[in-house]
Parts: sequence; structure tokens; C-alpha cells
Amino acid sequence: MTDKQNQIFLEMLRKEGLRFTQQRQAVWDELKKSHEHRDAEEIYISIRNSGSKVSRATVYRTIDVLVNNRLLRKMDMGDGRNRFEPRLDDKHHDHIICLETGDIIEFYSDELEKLQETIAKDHGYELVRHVHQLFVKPLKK
Amino acid sequence: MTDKQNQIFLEMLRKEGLRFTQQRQAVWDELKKSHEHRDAEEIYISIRNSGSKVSRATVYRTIDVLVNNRLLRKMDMGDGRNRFEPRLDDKHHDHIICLETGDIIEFYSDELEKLQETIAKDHGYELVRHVHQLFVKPLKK
DNA sequence: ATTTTGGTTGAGACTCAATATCAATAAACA
DNA sequence: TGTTTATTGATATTGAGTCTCAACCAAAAT
Repeated sequence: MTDKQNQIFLEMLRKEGLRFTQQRQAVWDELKKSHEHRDAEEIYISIRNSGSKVSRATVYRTIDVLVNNRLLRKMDMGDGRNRFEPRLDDKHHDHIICLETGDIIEFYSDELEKLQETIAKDHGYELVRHVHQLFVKPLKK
Repeated sequence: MTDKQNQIFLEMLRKEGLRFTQQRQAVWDELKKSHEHRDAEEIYISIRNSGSKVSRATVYRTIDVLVNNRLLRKMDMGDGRNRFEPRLDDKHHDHIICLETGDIIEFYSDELEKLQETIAKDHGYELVRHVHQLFVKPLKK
């Protein structure tokens, strides 16, 4: 059964003029599996553990293509390692990072999105993308 | 003439139980001089050019202390190098980064600040700090 | 189906920002 | 001035990510 997610992946390869390979498929399969915010090394390990043999270099290379084609989201959490999460059909969101527990919570605010576009426009620019993280600690009540 | 900025710096050292050294003073002097968004290497070079002899290691170490004590702001522009700017008595702001020219424009929106606090609170957290960058391109009219 | 062509892969070398090491140095204090 | 101990600097090391290039293999041609 060729699911819809994979159709999108295959289309991406075609559009980019890239060949279909077992390795690229294995990377995408692994990424699709989880909504967690993982770094490249964790993804690499997971692929190895699931039986496929893909090199680190290929994991990085495939991730790059996926990010550029918006099938994967790259997140800079400010700790020197990029995290990734699949962009299936879910809505855009940003992240709240708890400084005490390390938890990462997703949030979305339409008001916030609009405000950012307004700010960019006010400065003579068009918003392309943004990076937004809220670093927090639990509320003491 | 012992200016106010430097008093704050000296207090920071005392509060942290750190010794006053020529090197730490030289780093702070250099940082105070410019509001640009510079990386550690650029700061290191500037110090050398201004006649002081401070090692890269000390530059990094001093920057760390200053960042932790909020005398310096650390910015992750997503290109693998951290940028820094002094936090004198100027207001908080975030950054617009032009993808075409590389220009970095500072912006501040009170509405935006409040909205972020509300969002954090709504999720049961207290906002400690945030990272916010708008990546843009010039508006075509 | 076999050959040809050229994109793809993998192991390891390499880059680059940032950190760790540790002997020599120099603040702070008696 | 001498003693203690934090600090410094030269250099090695780390770690995420990229590059290299011979071997490989997907896709197209025959």
C-alpha cells in the first residue's frame, strides 16, 4: 500500500531530479515514524536499530533535502544540535522549552503569526520564515 | 573616570567571586565599544588590534560570564556562530534578518512581548527568556 | 536482459566553533 | 613581601556537520 505521505516523498525526489534509493526511503520511513524532536544522531541510531544500513553522511544529506522541500522541519534549540520533526499535514507551530525539565511543548497562536507579518511589513520586508522559542519554568502557584 | 557601565562590570565580578584582571577588563572594554552583532572571533580580533593581548580562550570565558550576568546578549542566528551585543541600558529587542542582504535589523513590539507571556502562562509556565528571529526578504512594490 | 551512464553511497578525513587541559602566571590577602 | 589560589594562554580535544572519492547501483539506452 503506497500511502499518501510516501507519494509526497517520491514526488519530491522527482521534482529535485533525485533517484529513489533504499537509503533515502529508510531515512524518510524513520522520520515519519515519530513526532519527537530528535537530532541527526538519534535519527541515525534509530535507523540502524530498525535494521537498515544507512551512513551518517546519507542521513545528513537526506535530511537536508527534506528540510529544503518542507517535508521536515529543522529546529534550532540553541544547544548546538539541530532537531527535526516531520511536517506531515499538521499545522505550523512554535516551541516552549522548559528550562527545568527539558520538556518541549508545541504551541500555535494565530495572533502571534499575524503580528510577525505586520512587523516585517512595517520594516519594508516580507516574512519568509521565523524562529521562535519560549524558554520557561513551571509556574509556582 | 570610572563610568557607570564599568561599575556594573566590577560588581558582577565581585558578585561572582571572580578576580579583576586586565584581560577581563579588555574584553569588556571592547564589547562596550560597539553595538554591532559580532561573533567571538571578530571580538577577539578587535581586542588584538586595539593593542591588548588576550587569548581566545579568555575571550570565550569572559563572554560566558557576561552572558550569564546579562551584561551581554548572546544571539543564535542559525549559522553556527553565536553573535553578541552589549546590554547597556537599551531596551530589549529581537531581530529581523534579511535573507538577501544579510542585514540585521532590531525590532521591538510591546504587543508581541505581552503575547508571549500570555502564551507561556496559558500553558502553565512562566516566561524566562525567548528567542525570536524573523527571516525576511525585501518587499517588492 | 545486458550495457552504459552518471547520480549515490559510505568510510573516514576534514572543518570550524567552542571547550578542556594544565603548567606558568598574577590577583588578593596576610 | 610572601603565600595562596584563581586565571591565563598555548594547544589539544570535542562534536556537529560537511567533504572526498572510489565503489556502487538506479535509471535509461540498446
